[in-house]
Amino acid sequence: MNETFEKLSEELKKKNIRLSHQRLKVLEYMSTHKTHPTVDQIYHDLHKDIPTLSKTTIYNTLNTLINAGLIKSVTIEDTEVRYDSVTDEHGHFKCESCGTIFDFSIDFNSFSTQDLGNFKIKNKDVYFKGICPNCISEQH
Amino acid sequence: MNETFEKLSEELKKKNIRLSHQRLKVLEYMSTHKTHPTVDQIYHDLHKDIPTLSKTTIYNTLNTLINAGLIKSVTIEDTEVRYDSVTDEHGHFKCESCGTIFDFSIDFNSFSTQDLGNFKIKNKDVYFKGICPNCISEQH
DNA sequence: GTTCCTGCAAAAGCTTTGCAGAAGA
DNA sequence: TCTTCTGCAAAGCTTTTGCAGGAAC
Repeated sequence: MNETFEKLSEELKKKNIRLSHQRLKVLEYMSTHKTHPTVDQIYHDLHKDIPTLSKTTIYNTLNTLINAGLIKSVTIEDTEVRYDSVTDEHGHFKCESCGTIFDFSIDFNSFSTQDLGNFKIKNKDVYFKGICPNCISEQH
Repeated sequence: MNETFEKLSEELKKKNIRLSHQRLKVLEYMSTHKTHPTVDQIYHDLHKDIPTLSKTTIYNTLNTLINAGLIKSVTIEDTEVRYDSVTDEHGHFKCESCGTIFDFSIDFNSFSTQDLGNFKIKNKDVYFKGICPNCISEQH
């Protein structure tokens, strides 16, 4: 239980989404694990606490939360979808060595996007890939 | 047949990849359709010319071209993979209304990314979503 | 008591794999 | 001739759907 979790629970109540045990656990997981987990990772971890939990419920819950605007899906690699709590604008960096995804702050207004003068931009995503400092130092 | 297509054919020869009829057609398609097509779109269009063409061959060919570094895969929406000829660095804008993907030039050096000082960055992708000028004017 | 949610099983959709015949070099 | 490619069929995965029982309100 933390501030973010309670904030998210409040949001669910506002939107008339029922606070089931499973949903609260997924929400708690998302608010305490800022690791951009995959469905598999969420399932693996929560299954220990709730043996009857099914992946279907996780898919349902994540889609519900996406529709409610509480989380976002993130696709950097083509083969895996990850999920992210909605926070401030940030970029994603995926380490090709250990697979970890790091957030970094980014000033979206610093882009030079003169080509898009007549476009209505609703969403900006920045994805970087490379090697993180931990893996760089391990290679020495 | 255009300059880009011939350049790409040359690249294949250099890498000892055989110039089969199907591969040349896929290459030609990629070099003349800068629309970031999906596998389905490529299949649909080329099937008219080559009725025996299979999706397996398109998958094989695209993977061969990716390994050769001649094209890239692009994932903006979670549910569809698209393919892009390798060109200069550019951002991708997807129109939520008509689905078209537009390229726009972007100065990757203009990012303020002070958080990533110790990261080795190999790859930068920028994905925007919104409404394109054509669809904006149709809404009036 | 009603409504909505869970979770099993099955379906659906996309991509990869195995392999025999065909085509390229 | 020898190697590699094509394309069918089947397998493999992830995600969605249908639905009966159960939980939330």
